[in-house]
Amino acid sequence: MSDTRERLLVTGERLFRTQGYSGTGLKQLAQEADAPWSSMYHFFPGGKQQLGAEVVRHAAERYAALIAKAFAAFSDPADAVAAMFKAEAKLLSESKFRNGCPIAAVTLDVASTVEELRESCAEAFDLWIETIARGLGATGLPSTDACTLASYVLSSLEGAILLCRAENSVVPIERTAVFVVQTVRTTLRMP
Amino acid sequence: MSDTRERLLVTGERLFRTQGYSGTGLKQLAQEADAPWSSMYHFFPGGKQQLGAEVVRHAAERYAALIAKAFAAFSDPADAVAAMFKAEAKLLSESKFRNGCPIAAVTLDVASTVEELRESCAEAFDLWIETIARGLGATGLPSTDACTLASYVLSSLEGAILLCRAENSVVPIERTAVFVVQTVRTTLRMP
DNA sequence: GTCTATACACGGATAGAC
DNA sequence: GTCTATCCGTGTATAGAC
Repeated sequence: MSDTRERLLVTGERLFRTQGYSGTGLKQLAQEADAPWSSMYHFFPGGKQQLGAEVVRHAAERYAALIAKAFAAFSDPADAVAAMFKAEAKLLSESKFRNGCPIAAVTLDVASTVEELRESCAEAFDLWIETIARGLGATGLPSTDACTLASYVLSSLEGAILLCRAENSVVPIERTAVFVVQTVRTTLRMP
Repeated sequence: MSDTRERLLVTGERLFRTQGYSGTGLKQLAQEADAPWSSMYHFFPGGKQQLGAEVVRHAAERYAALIAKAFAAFSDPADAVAAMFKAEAKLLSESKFRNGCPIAAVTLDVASTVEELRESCAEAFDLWIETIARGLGATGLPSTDACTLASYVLSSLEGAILLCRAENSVVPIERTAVFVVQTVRTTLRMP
């Protein structure tokens, strides 16, 4: 795997998070990745769409690994969920609320116009839901219920990130975390 | 208030919802609004930023009125929240998942780069939270708690809309609704 | 794999007549 | 308020030499 190619993907993720997909130009992307302009279409002959799809996949896997790690670190899944929200709050405030979710950004920009990218985003969210569900199901919750609960957790997290970016504040995510963690806790205790 | 100007705002809202802010061109916007190109800078001398900010304000008020109406229609605030989610699910499926939230789209595209627009988005979300909180507080919940709960409800709703648009399915919002309504119900009953 | 150059459409924004 | 025309930068994408 080429180094330059990897840098393009990482830089793409970073720029999509702060500027969205449509707001990010390929020339700017190549420049910030210290990659020659020619490498753009060398590695991604399918153009911006292909790059976008691969950025989405790349980011999806990176975050899925983080989620899995969070659940592995706690015996109580509810604690892991709390840790997820806390970690995200830290990412937000440390980046001055620039670093949102790259998948969310791509979704809102092109889900309705570029089917290929919409599918990539759906797969990314599915992977995360699956990963969260696996963590939630560790204590015996039936996998259907775990999936439903995981979908709710992810929705709330994504929405909270959105509000935080608009408000330039971690308050929304902290408030949402309290309710979500509580819900997870009670759902796990009485199925 | 000019008719043309109004059409530009409404069309802007529609296009932002499906294509995002950066993905929407002013020429396309004017064309789809059946407005002459010259009217663009006649009504919005501040250019795209001004138009964007006014679209955000315009949309914010429209939705706030809908939210207030939902709460007025139910004696139990939890039922109103359920109705909000259901109405949004309908909007999504009837538009084939094209009609997301315009504020969310603007936020993810430019919250980190255009401070003026970020503030407009924050004000829009604040207005919605305030409106929801008023509805939740109708039965006696202290206003601080109502605000916190409202922020959680909005986060969850926004995140669920996002997932639905990626998945082309109402399943995420329906699942999220169940948990959120339940949380609202129990929170209202035992403060 | 990388370089330089370029094609061509569209982006936002203006000018000046009517 | 509207019309037509236009400026200039940037957008994506390509070509062909090295």
